[in-house]
Amino acid sequence: MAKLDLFKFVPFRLNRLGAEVSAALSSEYRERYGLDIPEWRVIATLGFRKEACSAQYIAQCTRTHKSTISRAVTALLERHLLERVENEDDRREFRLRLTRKGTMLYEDLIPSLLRREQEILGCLSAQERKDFARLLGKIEDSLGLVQTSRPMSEIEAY
Amino acid sequence: MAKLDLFKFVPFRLNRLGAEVSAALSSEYRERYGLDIPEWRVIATLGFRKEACSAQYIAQCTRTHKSTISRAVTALLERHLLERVENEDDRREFRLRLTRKGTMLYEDLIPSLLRREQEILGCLSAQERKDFARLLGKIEDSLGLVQTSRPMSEIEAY
DNA sequence: GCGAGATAGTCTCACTTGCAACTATCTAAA
DNA sequence: TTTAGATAGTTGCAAGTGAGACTATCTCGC
Repeated sequence: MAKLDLFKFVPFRLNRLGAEVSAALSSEYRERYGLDIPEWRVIATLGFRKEACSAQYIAQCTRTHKSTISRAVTALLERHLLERVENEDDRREFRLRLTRKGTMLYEDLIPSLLRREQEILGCLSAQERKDFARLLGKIEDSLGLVQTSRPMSEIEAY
Repeated sequence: MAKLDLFKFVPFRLNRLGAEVSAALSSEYRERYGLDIPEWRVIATLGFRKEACSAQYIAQCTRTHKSTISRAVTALLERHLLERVENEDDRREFRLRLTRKGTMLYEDLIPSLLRREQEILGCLSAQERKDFARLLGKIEDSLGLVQTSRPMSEIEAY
């Protein structure tokens, strides 16, 4: 008779761990700045990339639905953490970039988030962390998840 | 200036991977049996453990909110995949167990789910899979996630 | 230049889920 | 025995999210 131990089943474990880690991290930017996960993703994408980029680009590379990104962008615009400029070449899209205030928030948040990441990975040795990142990368690759920052043109349709 | 590359940031990667893998797997039981994730978790827990157990127990060990489990149990009862019997020792709780129909569904589903798991892990060598499972386990342990089936009495409050 | 189809972004709708209140029941202590 | 507090399970409500329709704009082929 077939059996499946949920606690040894990798898909379940990844889902549970992803939710857990995400909850731990998001409490950081939610409590300090009232940001939710989509809003944080927008800020993180714009903060890391120097150039302004479109909402569509952010949706694609964070794998978040465009309507979710749209709502996050609206909220951030209202809080003046973001500004958008019309793109003269294509008037359907807007170029988004962090305001000075948004950049300050981003830079203020990074150290504590990196610290939390290190806490989560603190149970692993340096070598194990490298191995874990490498194995994660292999799985991401095989599932076609975007793994590194790439120019917009290389990101295939979502 | 502080920088954080979202694509190298483990919490983001785990969350994205967890969502992706979960979506890939859930399409299997959704399309074949119209089950959603909470319903599948109830069935998986009861199918693996021989003894009947309470909704509370399922909620705790799958780390799913008790109201979500309650709704899943109601739906499964209506479909006659589950039955519940009053617990004479404690009339607040019910003992849940799969019906014959539920057991058949469970056993029918297992092979394809295990196959999908293997597809996802197919990019790793046998040794890498072992390593990955071990590292996952270390992180789960350090975060206090339940990792193996344990008697109900040992599971601390959610 | 014009029309068909594609794309960026917004908005409405339906669905899911977590929270918290609620009922019923249990436990322990006065 | 009574009462206060804990616990199992259910339910109403509010918030968040994806699907898909919609508008405006772009592109390509004629």
